[in-house]
Amino acid sequence: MRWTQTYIPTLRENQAEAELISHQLLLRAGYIRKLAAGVYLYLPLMQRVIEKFANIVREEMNRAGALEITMAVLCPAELWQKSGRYFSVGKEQMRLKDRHLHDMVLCGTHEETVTYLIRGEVKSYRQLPLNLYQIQVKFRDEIRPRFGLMRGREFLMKDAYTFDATEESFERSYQNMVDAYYRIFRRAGFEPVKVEADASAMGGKAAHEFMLLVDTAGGEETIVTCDKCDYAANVEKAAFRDASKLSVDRVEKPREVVDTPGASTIEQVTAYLKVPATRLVKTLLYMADGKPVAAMIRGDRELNVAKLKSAVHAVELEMATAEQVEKYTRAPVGFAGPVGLKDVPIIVDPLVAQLKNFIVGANADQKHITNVNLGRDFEASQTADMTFARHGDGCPHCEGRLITKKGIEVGNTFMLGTKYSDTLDAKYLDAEGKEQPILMGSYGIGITRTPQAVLERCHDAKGIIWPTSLAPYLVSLVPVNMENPAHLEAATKVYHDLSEAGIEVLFDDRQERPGVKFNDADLIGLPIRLTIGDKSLKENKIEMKARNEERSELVGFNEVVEKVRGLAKRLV
RNA sequence: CGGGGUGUAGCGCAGUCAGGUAGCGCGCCGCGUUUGGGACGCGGAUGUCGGAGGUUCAAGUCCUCUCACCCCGACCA
Repeated sequence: MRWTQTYIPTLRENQAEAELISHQLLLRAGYIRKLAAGVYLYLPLMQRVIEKFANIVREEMNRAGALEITMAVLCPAELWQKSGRYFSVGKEQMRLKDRHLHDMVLCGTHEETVTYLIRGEVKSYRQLPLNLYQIQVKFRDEIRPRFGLMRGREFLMKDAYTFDATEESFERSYQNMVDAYYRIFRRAGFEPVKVEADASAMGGKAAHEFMLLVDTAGGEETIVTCDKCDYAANVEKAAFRDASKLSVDRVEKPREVVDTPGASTIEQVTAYLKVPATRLVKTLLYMADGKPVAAMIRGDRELNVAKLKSAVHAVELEMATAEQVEKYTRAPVGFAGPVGLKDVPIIVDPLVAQLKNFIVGANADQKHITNVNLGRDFEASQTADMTFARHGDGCPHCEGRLITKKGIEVGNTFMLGTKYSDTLDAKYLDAEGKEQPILMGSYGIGITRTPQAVLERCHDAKGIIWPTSLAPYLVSLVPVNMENPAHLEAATKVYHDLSEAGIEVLFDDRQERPGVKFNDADLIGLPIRLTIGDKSLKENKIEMKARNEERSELVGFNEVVEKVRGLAKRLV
């Protein structure tokens, strides 16, 4: 492609709106433009990157036995009402009415549609397993779109759905997709980290996420990994072993109400009573689907709302307002406690259950109670892990320690089980002629997010450095001076030779000074640059340089195709 | 949704406090010189100052309302 025949509007300065390096680069290098918050336009270079990545995904999905289809973006609201998600997904869903005033949905995922598709058609165990996928635009009205393609309201996604008759078959289908995901992300130039994830949002029994690890602001997800074994989980899901060596009292002491004037936070109470935070227990009030619950966690720990939500099986969970706290505890915020708390189920964290003689709020203004004990002073309705794992906590599976890291979620896999086949009535007949719900899995990959995520790592001060598999073209061909007939003639010949050989070349045929061309070439980040100027022409050669290497090499006109191929292979 | 901020030429910004001819840099167009890391000279084009209403002789500037966008927090590929 000739530069003058395509559209690559590079900018000399960063656009003010972009915070993240990868987002800045895509804007400045002329890959994307913004239309509205979280809505982007893909320019010719981006279009090619998307096609490159989508084709990798397509090849690996096909290899895994998945069948490509295309489902509609529009969906009658009725289907989502049936599955129940019309109400649980809420405002994140883009909704509209058609001309007949029928409620419609712009899909952000396709479990409902795909279940509709196979329901009634797949009736026998003989038709299973089945694996369907599509690569298509998705709509999610995110609370806060940000970081360019990382969190858009309209984006491209590969979504796959598996259907199985037996648990064993389901496990195989799931593992098959996991294997495909590793192949896909490795081909895209990075080693993904697979972590356990919270499955409750999708209503399944298990889930994993694939992360690209970064140490920049783009790492929206926190994950923990074990320094000894292969345990890895999203921090929302991560289990842990409390490794702090606390001395626990042997004898229960009589409880005592104490005045704690002006002390409502953990810091204030520990300072006032001169005790460590591990002796304090926070009682936090939440509203789970409109009903109050009290979560009791040790003073040094943070509540993990995702864990609490799944412990109480809530669809909606939010922190109680100050008014609600006062209504249930009859005390201002900061003094809630379990003793005498009525009509509110109490969930106790296992780390609290181990304690003796701990300190809690007294449900009275400016007062706490010391030497409180579970069983003697109050009853728990449930015990559940509700806190975040922290850096340095023990691994739940071995003697190792947990390490926290930042990552970008580029893919996920969900074991849905029968949630959608139950609600949307997708059943098959087994060998005995008995009707059974189909076991389903769903599997996503962010097609527009992943290339940007890769850029969080693949860049330097001058611009993008694409892995060859995602680069929009392999070669930047730069004649130093378009008005020098020798340069032009040599460049044109190389352009034709490479093109004939099937190598993708971007020929910078602009009437620009060399500095501009070199800077733009570095900015857009093609893996290989061929420069044609007096320096090399006087030896009748071409200068070949990898974008991510300093040194360059002179190659002859007859060997340029072979040399470019060789370098590309080395770069991978 | 809560908190903070910004809307002035394609991009980056000044001008707003203190009302009085709408500016700067880059980019863009023309001519000439230049050509191995974002050239130089001369000439030129480009604005509903986010929108609506109001105050005023006069509004980019003051007031009211409104829209959009960005950043930080509230469970997301």
